Amino acid sequence: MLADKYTPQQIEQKWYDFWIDKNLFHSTPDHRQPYTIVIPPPNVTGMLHMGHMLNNTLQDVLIRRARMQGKNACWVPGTDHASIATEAKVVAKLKAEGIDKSSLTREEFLAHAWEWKEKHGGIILKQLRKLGASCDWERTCFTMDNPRTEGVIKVFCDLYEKGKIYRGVRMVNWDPSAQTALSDEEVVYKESHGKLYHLRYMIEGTGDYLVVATTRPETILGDTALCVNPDDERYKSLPDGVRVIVPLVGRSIPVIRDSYVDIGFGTGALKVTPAHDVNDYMLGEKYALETIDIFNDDGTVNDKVGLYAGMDRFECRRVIEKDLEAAGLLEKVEDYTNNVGFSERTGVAIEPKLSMQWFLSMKELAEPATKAVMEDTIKFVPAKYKNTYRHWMENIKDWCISRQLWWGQRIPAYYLPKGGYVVAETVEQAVEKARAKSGDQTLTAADLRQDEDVLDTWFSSWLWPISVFDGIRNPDNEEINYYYPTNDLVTGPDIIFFWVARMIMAGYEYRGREPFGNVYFTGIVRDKLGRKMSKQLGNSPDPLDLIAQYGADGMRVAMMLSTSAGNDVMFDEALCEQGRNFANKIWNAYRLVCGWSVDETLAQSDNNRLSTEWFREVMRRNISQIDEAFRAYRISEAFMQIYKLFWDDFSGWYLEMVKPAYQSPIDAETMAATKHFFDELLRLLHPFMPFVTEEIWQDLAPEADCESIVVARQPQVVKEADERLLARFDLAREVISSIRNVRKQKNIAQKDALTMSVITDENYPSEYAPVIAKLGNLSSVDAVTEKDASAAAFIVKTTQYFIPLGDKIDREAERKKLSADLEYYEGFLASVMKKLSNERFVQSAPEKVVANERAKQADAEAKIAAIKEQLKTL
RNA sequence: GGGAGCUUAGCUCAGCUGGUUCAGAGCGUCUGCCUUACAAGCAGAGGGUCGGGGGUUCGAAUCCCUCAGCUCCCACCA
Repeated sequence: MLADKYTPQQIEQKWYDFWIDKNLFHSTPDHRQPYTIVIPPPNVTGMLHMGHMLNNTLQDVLIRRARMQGKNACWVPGTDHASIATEAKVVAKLKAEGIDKSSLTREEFLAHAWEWKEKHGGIILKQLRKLGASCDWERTCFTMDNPRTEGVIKVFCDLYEKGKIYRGVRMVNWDPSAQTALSDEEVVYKESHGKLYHLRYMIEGTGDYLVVATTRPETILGDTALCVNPDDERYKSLPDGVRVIVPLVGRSIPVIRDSYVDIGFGTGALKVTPAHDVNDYMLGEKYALETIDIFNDDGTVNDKVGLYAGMDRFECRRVIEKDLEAAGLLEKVEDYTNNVGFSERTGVAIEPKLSMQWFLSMKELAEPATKAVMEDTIKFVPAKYKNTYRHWMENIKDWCISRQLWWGQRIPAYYLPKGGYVVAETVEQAVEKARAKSGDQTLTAADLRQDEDVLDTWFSSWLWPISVFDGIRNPDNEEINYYYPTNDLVTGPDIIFFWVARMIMAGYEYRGREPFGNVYFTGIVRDKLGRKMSKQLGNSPDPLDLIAQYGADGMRVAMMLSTSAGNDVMFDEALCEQGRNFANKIWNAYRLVCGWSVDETLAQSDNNRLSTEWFREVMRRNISQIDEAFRAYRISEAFMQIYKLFWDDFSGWYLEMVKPAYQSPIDAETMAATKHFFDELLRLLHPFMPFVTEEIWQDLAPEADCESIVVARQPQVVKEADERLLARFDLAREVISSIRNVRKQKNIAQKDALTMSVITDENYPSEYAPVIAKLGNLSSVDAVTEKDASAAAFIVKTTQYFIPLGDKIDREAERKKLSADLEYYEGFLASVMKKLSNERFVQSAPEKVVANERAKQADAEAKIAAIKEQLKTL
């Protein structure tokens, strides 16, 4: 027997422990059909936020439902080492302790980092348990644990052997704070307010000058040319080979002509700094210009030029402005807004910088991956992301995979003492290769120097669906063969390029097929004002607080109520309350049923037989609608279907229909049917609300053939719902509502019994008379042929009903109401007739539609006749 | 600059290839009820000319054009 009051705090932990104790979430390959999800691994040192709640609630709903469909459900959890984010956190922590990263060796730093990881790592996975996530915890992986790391190294070597990985000097996005290169995807562009400086470049040998507009005057230190458009009239008169003097620096540089320059921008003259601008770099390559790198790795000015050495780039900009002005070389300064790239992780402005990096060439990898999505081998939900995906894939650029960090997988390239390098999975193999390459058989590991860089985090996460089943190291093992490809991936569209696209590429490269069948994209969780949730705004509630307050079930319902695939989620705490209320509703419905005493000798009444027959059909109809919603990944719609089924049809109607009178018993057959319905409803609800359903189910079905609802079967439709029966009942339902309306209008309490008479016709649901009598609290229902002038009357479809009220009847009000109805139906009939008298409509509309209109006409005519008759009586 | 999408009730949204009174759902609001499962509840009610304009059609929330507003993605002109 359940407690009187629903308190999620008292039941949730108990059942999670029970599930773990019974090992219900663990999966091993067997004869059943597998259903697999790999979790998007959260940052190992991260904390749970609302986005995780949404994402993981959805995954849990999918996995629990699959498990209850008899599939071998496997949800693999894990965390991501998040190299740049984690390293930044460790650096900050050390700094707070007075330790500078640069004072540590790589080994010392890594020791600190691992210590940090052990301490804070995996908290987030513990938090997921509070949500009820049914992950197979025995399978927990980490992108930097040994099996995963070995896989990453193997893949690197393999791609290198295939010629897809190369090393080279390129213009990369440099993060001067983390002091590492970033991939294009890790740069976010933001509009920022700056200035446009107009600088004077003196023309060599004359007193004349050219004016150049730039947003970054400090980069003049690296200027190696000036560029104008060959079609620009203003500069046509400049002699060929003319040179100008870089302001302050005094260097003489050539003026080149290239159509790249936009005549309309600024003065039409562009300063070219090949070392610090992507486009300038391109010009530098084209015209073989000198490249002068003027910054240190930390964004301070180096001593190449001899000016401003050691000064920070932004400080330098301020100082140089003053110096230019003092030298009379600053024409003017105006306000200017432009887009500046910032590091996604550290937030500092990106410095385009030439450096030696490792790249993965993407074109070939992209081909099968593009095809898979475009041909729906991998289905995107919602499909609109297919376009985004294709556009990116068709314009894909090589992936800069090296990072100048320590926390991550170190690149397995080894440099030989006399130049050159080898790539090998282990040091031993590297020595062998080095000996072969150099011909020097005396080389040992000590002679080789391993590359200092580590790999981009995504270079390990792109293997995730394969590596969690050890499918990289052991490509033919039982697990990978069984679980791969996985079924559904649930993630945000913000990492479609970072992660989703690359997993698809890795899937085809290393398994020859797609890593998952469906990708469900969730939206961003926003507050109810539509603002993105963020720490700065303080508008992000702590999910654990919400769970403590409303229960995990309430929280999960809140997520289901606010989500639809791909759309942003407007989160409102009121939704948690709604979820909690729903759980309470379920709880109390069960308490009601529990309280009934069964009389084995009692025969089932007509009322109860009709009620159970009706609800059986309701279940059938709803189950197939729920199935349909799930198939289309309309998960919140599926939930809403169940929500209404339980609250309205089951609690509001069915239970009221079969509920015995106070302290009276119920017959055994109806009780059994009711419990059966309850059982099925709990199973339908369980994927969404695992805790409250388990609590009740354990009490309801102690003799069930399985030990937990977690592994009970989802109800299935074996027979189509009887739509005719359901339609007939709807008529009865409408009669009951009408009776309630009469009571309300006349202020008659439900407990005062009434009588009713009916002029029966084919739309009178006579079979449901007992139900109508019970819920309407009617002492009698009589079939009559004569109207009752002294009664409150109403019409359902075409049937006239009368409730005698003696002198309580207000004829004038009744007449008014009927007249209004009459007017409406006459208008309606007129519009139908207008259509039907339109020859073109009758000719061109499909037969079915025309027939429908005719049916509407007949209904309306019958209805109007009924109303007119009632009016006559008054 | 290029692309995608959105605009339906006070709020959040559903309405698939035009046709069942198609103008809906949940929440909120209003009214009446503490009726012995549940006031975290029950019974009712009100609420939108489907962003504006035009067109196609027998028929448009749904298809086309146009205007306005919003969002996102990509590129990045110094």
